[in-house]
Order: sequence, then C-alpha cells, then structure tokens
Amino acid sequence: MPASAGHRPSIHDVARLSGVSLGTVSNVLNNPERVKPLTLAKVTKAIDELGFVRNDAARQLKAGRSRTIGLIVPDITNPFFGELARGAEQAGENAGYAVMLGSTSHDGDREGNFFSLFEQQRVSGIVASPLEEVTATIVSLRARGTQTVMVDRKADPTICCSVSMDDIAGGKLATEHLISLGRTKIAFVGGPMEYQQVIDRLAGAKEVVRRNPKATFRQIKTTSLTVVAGREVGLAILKEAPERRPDAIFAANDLLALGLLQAFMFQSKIRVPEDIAVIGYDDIDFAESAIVPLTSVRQPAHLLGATAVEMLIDEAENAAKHKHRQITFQPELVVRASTILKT
Amino acid sequence: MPASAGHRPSIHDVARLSGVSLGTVSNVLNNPERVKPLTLAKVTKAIDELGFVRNDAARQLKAGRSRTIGLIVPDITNPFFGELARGAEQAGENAGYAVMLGSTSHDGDREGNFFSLFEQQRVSGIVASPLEEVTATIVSLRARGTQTVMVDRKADPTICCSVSMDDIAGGKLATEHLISLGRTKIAFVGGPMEYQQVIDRLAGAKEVVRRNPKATFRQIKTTSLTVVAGREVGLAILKEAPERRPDAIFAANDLLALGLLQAFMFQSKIRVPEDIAVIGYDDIDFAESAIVPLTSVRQPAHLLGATAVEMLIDEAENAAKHKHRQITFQPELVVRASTILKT
DNA sequence: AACCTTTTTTGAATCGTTTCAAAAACATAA
DNA sequence: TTATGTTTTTGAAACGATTCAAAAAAGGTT
Repeated sequence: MPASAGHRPSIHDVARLSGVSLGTVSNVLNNPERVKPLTLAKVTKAIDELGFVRNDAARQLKAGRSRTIGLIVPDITNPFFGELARGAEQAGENAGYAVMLGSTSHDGDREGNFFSLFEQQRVSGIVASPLEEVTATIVSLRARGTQTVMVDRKADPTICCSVSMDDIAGGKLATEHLISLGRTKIAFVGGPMEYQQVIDRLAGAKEVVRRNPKATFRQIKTTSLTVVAGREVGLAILKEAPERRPDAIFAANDLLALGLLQAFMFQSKIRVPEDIAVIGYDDIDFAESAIVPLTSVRQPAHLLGATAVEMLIDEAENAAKHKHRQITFQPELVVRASTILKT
Repeated sequence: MPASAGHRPSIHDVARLSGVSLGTVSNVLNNPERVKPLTLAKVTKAIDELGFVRNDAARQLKAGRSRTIGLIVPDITNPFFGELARGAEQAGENAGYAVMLGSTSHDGDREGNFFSLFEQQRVSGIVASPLEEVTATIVSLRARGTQTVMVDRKADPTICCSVSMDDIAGGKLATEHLISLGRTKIAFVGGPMEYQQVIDRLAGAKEVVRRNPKATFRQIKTTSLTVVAGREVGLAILKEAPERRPDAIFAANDLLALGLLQAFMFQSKIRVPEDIAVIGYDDIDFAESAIVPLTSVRQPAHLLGATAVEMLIDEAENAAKHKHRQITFQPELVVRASTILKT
C-alpha cells in the first residue's frame, strides 16, 4: 500500500516497520552482501510495502557528488548533435552514469545557465560543445572542482581534455574535392563567424584556394547554421546573374547545404551539380536521402560524444593519474550526387 | 581566490568570512530584499571571494522537490522528438524550470531506468512519450507523489494529463489523399506493432480502404521506425515483380519514408510518384528537402512538448485545483512532390 | 529618555541519506 | 564452559541548505 501523498516514506520509516536500525536499511540498499538473508528479506518487504524510493538529494548531499554527467550542446534538433548525444549517453550508461542533456538553442545566456545549473547539481562533470570561447568559464569551474571536457572543439591541454575534429583538414578536403572537379568559382557559405568550427573550415578552404591560382573565392556569411539560413542564401544566389554565380559551394554544415538545395530546386532554375556543385559538412543521415544526395565531410558524431564522456569519467575516477589529452579525429570525404554527375 | 579542490565552500564559510549568521547568507541568496544593502554587499563579496556555489542537493533535500522536469523520449536523433524536446525546454524555461532529457533509444529497460532516476531525483514531474503501455508505472509513480504527463500518447484522464495527436485521423488523412489520387494498391509500412501511434495510423488507413471497394490493402511490418528499416523494405519491394508492387505507400513516419525513397532512387528503378506515391508522417524539416520532396502528415512537435510541460507545471503548482485534461491535436496534410506530379 | 514600531539578524532544528567505530550476536575450538 | 574470531547490527554524527520564532538593532514620537 503506497504512502499517502502527504509524506514520502524515508529510510526511517522502513527501519521502523522492519524493526531494524537505520544503518541496516542503508546496508540493504548499498551493501546487501553484508546483511543476513533473513534481515534482507524483512527489509525488502518493508520497502515494497511502503513504496520507498531513495532520495537522491540526500544521498548526493552526503556523497558530495552524483553519478550524473551534464552535456551541453548548441542545438539538439541538429542530427549531428543528436547522434553525439546518443554516443555520450551510451558511454555514460556503460560506466553507470546518467547523462543530462542541455540544449542551448545557440543562446549564450542559456548556455551559461546550464553550466551553472550543472555545477549546482554537483554533477560528476560537464561535457560541452560551447558556442564561442569559454576558457574563462572552464577555468573557474575547474578551480571550484567541476571537471569539464570540450567536445567538437579544441581545448588547451593544460586546461582540460578535448575531443575535436580537424576542421581545417575538413575544409581542405571539401575544397580540394571541388577543385579536382574542375570548379573554379568557389563559394563558402557559413556563419556566424564566432564559431570556431566555421572559422577553421573556412581557413582550410581558403588555403586550398590560395594554392590554386585559377580558383576564385567568395564568402557568404549566414547568421545561423540552419536549413532556413541555407535556403535564404540559395534564393539570393538564384537572383544573381548566372555568370556571377559560383560553380561550387562549400556549405559549413549539411543543414545549410540542404537549404541551398531546396532553393536551387525551386522551379528547377539551377541544376545540381551541373550548374553548381554543393558539398556539405557532418554527413548527417539525411544527407544521403536529400533531394540530390549530398556530398559531405563525414564526422563520427557518435564517437565524439562517447569519447568525450569516457575521458570525463577517467578524470572523475582517476583524478590523481589523469592527464589531459587533446584528441583530434580526421574527417572523411563522402562523395555523392551533389558534386558528381551520374555516369 | 577559489577554494582548493579539496573543500568546496559552503554557506558556513561564507557566513564566517563575512561575519554574519547562516540565516543572513541564506536570505542574501533567497530574499535579498530583506537584507540591509551594506550587509548584502559584504556577503556578496565573500561569495565571490570564496567562489561559493549553492549545493542543489542540500537545497532540494530541505525543499522536498526540485525545479526540474524530466522528459523521456524514445529517440532523440529523430527530429520529431528533437523538436518536441525543444518545445518542452522552452516552456520549462518560461516558468523557471530546467528540463532534463532522457533518450531511451527505444529500449524498455532504459525507459524504466529514466523513470526511476527521475523519481529518485525528486523532479517536479515527468513528461514521457513511452514506448508501450505504462499505465501501471504511471499509477504507482503518482501514488508515491511524482506527477506525470503523457506526450504523443493518449492517457486515461482519470489517471493523468496527456497531449497527443489524433493518429487515426492522420492515418485517414494520408490514405484518403492516396486514394483521391486514383491509387488503389495501398501499402502501409511501419512497426513495431506495439507502438500505439503505429496501431492508430494503421487503423485509420484500414478504415478508409474498407470504405473504398476498389482499393486493396497490404501491410508491411518493420522492426523500427528508422531510415535503415525503410531502406530495407524499399529494397525488398524493388525485388518484387512490378505488377505485384503497390502503387502507393503510406509510411508510419518520415524516416521510414526517406529510407523507401533512397531505395527506390537506387538505380532509378522505381519512379516516385509515377510508379509509387509515397507519403510519410511527422513532417520533419528534412521531408521538404528530401530526394523527392515528401508529402507528409504534419504534427506540431514543438507545441506538443510545450503543452505537455505547461500542463505538468500547472499540476505541480496548483495541485488542489488541477484537473487532468486529455488534449488531442489534429494533424494536417502537407502535399509535396512524392505524391503529386509537377504540373 | 522612555516607549513603541518596524526592519534586520540570529541560530537551532530540520530534511534523508551514508559512514564507521563500537557493540552484539553467532560460530568454532579448546 | 570459556576464549577467540567472524559476521551482523547499531546509532550518533555528518553533509549543506532553509526555516522561523525570537532577539537585536534601527527609526520615530512624545
């Protein structure tokens, strides 16, 4: 019979009902092997009868920390981060940690709120893919005792661990591919320019263009990395005179690229890849089933999330021996119809 | 100067450093208007110097509950649930609650773990889109004092609030559309058949077919609602003799539909919509930019999430006056190229 | 200066666990 | 039966915030 709504049964109630002491109930919960089978049965029965559920707040208060990890991502509706979150959750689960997800919707205030919420909750640590520079936040968090790992963003290894992608290499990969197809009027679409990922992908692209005298380069800034932003850029390009248009576009992520494709397909004014080749970034699942299957630069989102959580747990559990590491994965080109004509 | 890693400053340390009592520090934190400005300044200074951060576990322990809401969804990488989660978060934020997200990856055990994790954390309430029937879980959770709201699934209003979609109507909408196009060999692709959403969409489809003597119906079961599962079904259909194939497919969600499209486009063996018309369900953002822009049944995911959280907060804050409600939204047909030939 | 009101501050008690030294119960051997 | 070792059980003392009745301080009036 469950307790009335007024009062939730505590370990005291369980102790009283089963006629043992507090410590024994606690042992039933945490070290059952130390308890005589008969006692264990009595206590278990009382727990069931009362509908007792451990109060995690009290437990944490005593323990000083919880087996919970905070994950902060900029936008959970972006499948790249969805996959990353799933990787993080799986790695957490394997080690007996729960992952709490905070999605900031690209809002700096919200990001700050999550950092402080997680700190107040005394999570075991925070894995974050922050919007912009957050070294100061990280340093003070760590000084106060909350471990942090950066994901999808490089961090100074004297400060904390990080798992990131080599975005400069990815930018080169994409641009080299476009140039190898004979394209010369290259455009980079992306933004805002505060995001390190965008900066690096652009830098990689620029370097490749610089080494190819025939190629021209143009940068189109966006205010976000969304399908809508991509569509707007696409519609703007549609309005340009055909000779002004680029013949190849490197979009800073797949969502932008999908938006571009949508605009170009609109009334079939621009053919992809004949008129303009389009390459995206991330290789989300939807790239393959896009209106024109999208060439993209693949990032192992699941692996990023899982690795970050593993590093965090390593630090939490072996604080003494732990050494910060800066892991960088290499991206991989996935060629599809948006850059190559069917043979 | 932040405290050394060994000891996190508590409200006691702040009291000592600023030369006031415990109660005053607590007032600075919770009722600053009651504190003399001079005192407030002293205490605030001490807080900064020590790097004091409130311990939420202790606060909750005293308060009995936290301003946190647990959200349980089957798969965060599905953009439908991504959007739903975002709606939930926004509604929570507006009322000063944080939303903790748990994604179960369609795993019943994991779902159970999240329910009990959230209960142990004494969240203000749980919003869940459970995989299967969970009335028993809900009833006992509520009996022990944890409020619950079902989202994207109808619940008995004598038990708890729910916000769901009329999936039978959605199934009818989709099927009527296909039949109105003159298609007669209708196939329903979806599964597992334990999901109420799938059952209802199928029921709606069957009813419409029954009313149209010319139409034939066929059901193809899948083990999950993913792009991969859709692709497999698509490849199987590719292998069938053309006269055996359906001329219209209603997929239980957009991911399945996108998988079907991928398979059909493979070597261009089946044209969409000429040979087979395809309609999905959810109208995720990617439906519009699919290889063939996908006709779909739109669900207001954001609204579902936000409404569920609002109902939960209403129950948490006005327990006395609260009445359970069963809100059902009507889906909406969005026609695109996968069912209608361009004119 | 005495008295009354209002504003601030105080600090012990409390929330529900876990911990751990000490006590009790039990088992075994002499 | 006693001595000795082992297994179980006990319960007071934390953990760190909030609460609230009571005390103290400040302000106003005669």
